[in-house]
Order: sequence, then C-alpha cells, then structure tokens
Amino acid sequence: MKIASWNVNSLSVRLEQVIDWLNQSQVDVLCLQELKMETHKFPEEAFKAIGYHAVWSGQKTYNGVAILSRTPLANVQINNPLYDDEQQRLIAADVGTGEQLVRVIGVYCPNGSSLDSDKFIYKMAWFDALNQYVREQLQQYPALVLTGDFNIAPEDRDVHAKYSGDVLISPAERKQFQGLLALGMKDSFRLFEQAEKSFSWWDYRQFGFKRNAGLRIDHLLLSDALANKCTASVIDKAPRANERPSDHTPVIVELAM
DNA sequence: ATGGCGGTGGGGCACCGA
Repeated sequence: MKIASWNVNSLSVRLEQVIDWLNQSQVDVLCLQELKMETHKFPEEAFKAIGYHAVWSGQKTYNGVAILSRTPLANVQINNPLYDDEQQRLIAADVGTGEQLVRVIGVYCPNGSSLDSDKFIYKMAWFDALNQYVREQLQQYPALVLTGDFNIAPEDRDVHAKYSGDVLISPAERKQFQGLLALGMKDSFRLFEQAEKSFSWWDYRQFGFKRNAGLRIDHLLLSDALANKCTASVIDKAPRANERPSDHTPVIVELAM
C-alpha cells in the first residue's frame, strides 16, 4: 500500500499534473493541500475517471484539502473537531476495512508568517489542537497516518544552508513537531537512510530548485503499528521539474499491507 | 536591506505563501 501527500499550490493549475502523477505513481492514497478552490468546484469526475474516490473541503483563494483513494473513504472528518477554524486545513477519513483499515489525516498546517505575528500565535494554537486530536485518534485507530504540509522543518538537516528566515525552523515550531512524535508517531522519512539535503519544497525565486535551496516541510508521520510495516519513505522530486510546477513535491510511504 | 516568484481576485496591484 502506497500513501502520498502533495501540496499542489492550486488544484486548478495543477490538475493535469496530479492526474499524470497518479497514473504514473499508482499510489493508493493521495492527500492534497492548497487546493485554492471552492468546494463546489472540486474536479471529482476527473479523479473518478482514473479510479479514485475523493473527499475534500475547499475555500476561495486559500487553503483547501482533499484525500483521494482507490478504495472508498469512510468516517470523513472535515476540520479538527477540537478547533473552531474557518480555514480549511484538515481532513480525515478511513481507508480500507478490517485488518487493512488505516486512518488518514491530511493537513495543511499554518505557515506562521513571522515569529512575532498573529499568524504565528494561530499556528501554535492550531498545532496544540492538532496534537490533542491526534492523541484522541490514536486511541481509536492504531493504524494512523498524519500527513501533509506541516510548515515545519524538524531539524537543521532539513534546511538548506542559506535559509535566512526564522519561521518554519524556530524552537517553538520544532517543539510542536516533537510533540506529535511524543504521542508515538514516527517521521517515516527518518526510518531510512536518506540522501543529504533532501527537501520537499523549494522557493520559486532565485532558481531555488536548481540550487537545491529547499526545506523538508512535507511529512508522513506513522503510528507504531504502521511504522513497523513501513518499507520505504521517499520524496519524489520529478514533478518539480514539470512546466509550471508546484513549489512542493510529493512525499510517499510504502506499507507492507 | 529588500525583493526575488507564482497564484488569486479582478481587471491594479495587494495579499499571501515559505
């Protein structure tokens, strides 16, 4: 079973790329972020045509999340029930049944803007509530995936040397990431040996991708039960070389199930 | 230091992202 996540930075612009990538990668589940599209405009038929069910929640211009799956999705949760939020940043659903049941939580975590901003306060509160939700979900679902754009680079090795920002790498944000791991979640990428300077996002400006001036901020976190079944966790850089690429590229886990 | 680039809405250019 392959599960992936991709911040597409506008699904309208990237739909063809997503379809192509699904056909090529053959993942079973794909979480999407930054649809930047109203709910009623979601291209459900385009995904159905290539064999994917979908659940989603959109909004105009900003945010918006979806889960695509080859098998039907059940028990859909839109937004964190523990956090009143107008911004559409979280969607969860069951994939599979019985022994194969996996709970998938797809997230587009707030950016935070700068450490002294109201948006940073929102980011911290949002993560506090996410931690609480994941804690609850783990009690209900031993097989849990938390994936998406976390907007946190967990360690220095997840940050290119010239990065000059403070947000995405601050101790407060990294503490939030560690807080999720403290619940028992594992950063699947670090279960395996990886190339140095592996990133999932590159700045559009200054030839960021060409210079590999990136950050690893898109993650696949697995509960213990799934970490034990994880056989690979990779970043697929290929779509970043497309014409009009998203600034993020997909991340994928393989589970022996 | 600032802005670089790209998407959106709306029909300029400001806002936002990371």
